[in-house]
Amino acid sequence: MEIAIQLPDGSSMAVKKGETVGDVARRISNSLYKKAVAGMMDDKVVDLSTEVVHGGTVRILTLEDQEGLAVYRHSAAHLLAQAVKRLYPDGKLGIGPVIENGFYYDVDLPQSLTSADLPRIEQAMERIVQENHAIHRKLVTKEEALAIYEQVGDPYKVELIHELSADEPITLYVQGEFFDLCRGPHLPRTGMLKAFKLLSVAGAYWRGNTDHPMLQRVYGTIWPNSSQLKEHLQSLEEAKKRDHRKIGKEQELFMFAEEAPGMPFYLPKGMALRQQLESFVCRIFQESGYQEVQTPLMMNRKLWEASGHWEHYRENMYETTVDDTNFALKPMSCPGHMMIFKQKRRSYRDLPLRFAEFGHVHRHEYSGALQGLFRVRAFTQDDAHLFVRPDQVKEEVAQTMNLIDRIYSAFGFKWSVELSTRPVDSMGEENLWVEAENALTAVLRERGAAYRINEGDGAFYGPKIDFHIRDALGRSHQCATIQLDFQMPEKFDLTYIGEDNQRHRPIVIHRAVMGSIDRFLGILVEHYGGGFPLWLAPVQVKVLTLSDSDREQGTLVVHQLKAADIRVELDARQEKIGYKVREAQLQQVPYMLVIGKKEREQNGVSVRKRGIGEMGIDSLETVLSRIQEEIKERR
RNA sequence: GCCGGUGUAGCUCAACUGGUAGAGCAACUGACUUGUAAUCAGUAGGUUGGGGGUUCAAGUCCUCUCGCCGGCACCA
Repeated sequence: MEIAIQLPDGSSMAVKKGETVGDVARRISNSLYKKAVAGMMDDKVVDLSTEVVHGGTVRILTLEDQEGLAVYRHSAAHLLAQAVKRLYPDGKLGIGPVIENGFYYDVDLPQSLTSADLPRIEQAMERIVQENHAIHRKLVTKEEALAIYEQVGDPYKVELIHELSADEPITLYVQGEFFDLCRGPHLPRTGMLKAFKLLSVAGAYWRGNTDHPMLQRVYGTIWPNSSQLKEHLQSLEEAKKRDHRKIGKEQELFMFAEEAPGMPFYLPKGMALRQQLESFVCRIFQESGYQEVQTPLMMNRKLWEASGHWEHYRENMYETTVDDTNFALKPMSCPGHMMIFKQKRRSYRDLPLRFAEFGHVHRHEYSGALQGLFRVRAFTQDDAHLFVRPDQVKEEVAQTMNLIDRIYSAFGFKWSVELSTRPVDSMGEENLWVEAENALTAVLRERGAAYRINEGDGAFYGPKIDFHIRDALGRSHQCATIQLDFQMPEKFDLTYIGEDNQRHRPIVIHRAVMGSIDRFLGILVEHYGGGFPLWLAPVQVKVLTLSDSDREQGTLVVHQLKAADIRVELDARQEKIGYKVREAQLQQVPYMLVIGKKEREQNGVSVRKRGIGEMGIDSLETVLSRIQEEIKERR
């Protein structure tokens, strides 16, 4: 009996009973068969050894397919587990999934691993690859699976099996002496695994739960060939070179100190950069109808009780007692803005009201969570609250999305959005939540924006849209957020007088564009690798003199540039020009202006531009206007 | 917070199984007066993150603690 299947190119093939997906590959072509790692029957990824039992589409997966690469990486996780088992026979296995660019395996060992142990594990992995074991799929019953793992003494697997439903097939994948509970699919042989490297070990709670024991997670990466592996390792190196903590130190942008863990100190250059950033967005906020305000850093505990922060956010708040009164440092600016709204009676004609604040907030993050400027305990939010009538929600959310887009595109960031819905620990009526979630969904739909949904990831007071930007290295960062809030107006009893002369409840929209300015700055450092565009550069121009006799002229040029609001430094040290150039180059200063005898005689400056090199002599006026043009256009 | 690693001069790093801290760069001084990614010479600089302990002797071993790094968990 023959079964007719469809191939991706539209043709059909007659398959005999008992033939496998691998056989299909072989019949298509020998070269495809050699590259095949798994197959796809209809929408399901399957082993090459899977028999074709019914019609439908069959596609052969190679390492060029995302699904094929995932199978390959999953098999690499098993390879890792087998190697660990060989070296540490008493080890217990947790889980070993595929992740972006690689895989990991969680193991429970009597001793702890360090990165020094990784080469040994890698060697054991190599050996297993060379042994080229066939990888078999073995179907077992739940009872059999339990019996096997109870006998081996692997409590984690036993726990997993218990949770599997009895009617779903349970499979083990066997390679040589090793087997693992796994849904699969996998490669046909261990010999097909190439170009891998173990990267790190770290602790990880069993199933992500802090009440569970902590296992050791070994991370690895694997690629179809060694050049792709090399490329990936190089991009990890590149990321390390661009680390904002490293560049921040080298360029003297900011620092941290033991006396204030997680709280950045801005050095003069970092502050210059930050001011540029702030004034850039501040201008746009003003143009967009925002009014800037400022609210106190520290307020009475009663206010935080009223806002709900005391109940929902207290463990992250810094508290203090002054004159027998409890105060807390603000972790957010919203309550202060609510008070400003209440400062006087508001009319429906006043809405929307948009209050913006670069609010310095403190949040007590876990010590282990701190990470340079990316995760800090004190930071400035570019926070704003829009007080709107119900009929204005959609328009305001849409406007805010435009605003965010305008700011992000100045840095060349592409963005995507996620909609986060009601979390477990939330405040307010169910119907208000539904209404709010529907409003946000409607805006996203009307805009035609593709978005992902994060179930239960909203703020405690309302659902939100989060924006993710992609930096120059392709990494994603969550920055902007738009959050609807029906609770805060209730808590603070906010009202406006409507057309009908009755009191109405406004809706609050919380929004941030950069989110944390500090973190955004860190992202920019890595995005640009420290080579900031001229308009942002802490030092825009460095004037370099050739000898002592040029000092006077150098000083004059610096004054003229300063008068034109250019951030300029003079290097008139008694050093060779090559030395000065090198230093400015390492600092990634956009423009160097060299002044020597020749330039003085011609009443000009020699221009050296970052990324281009020497550009010859020009008059200062010409150079300055070029620089000003470049700043204006934010190139 | 948890697991592991780590902390030596301003920076980057060295110091074999415990034997009493060193280099380059930076800084300072002097010479050189320089033509586009490092001129030469000299000087100074450290209770080895902090406390306690073991030892004849601790940067090195133990312990507590703080910071940092990698993850996990957390993340309004």
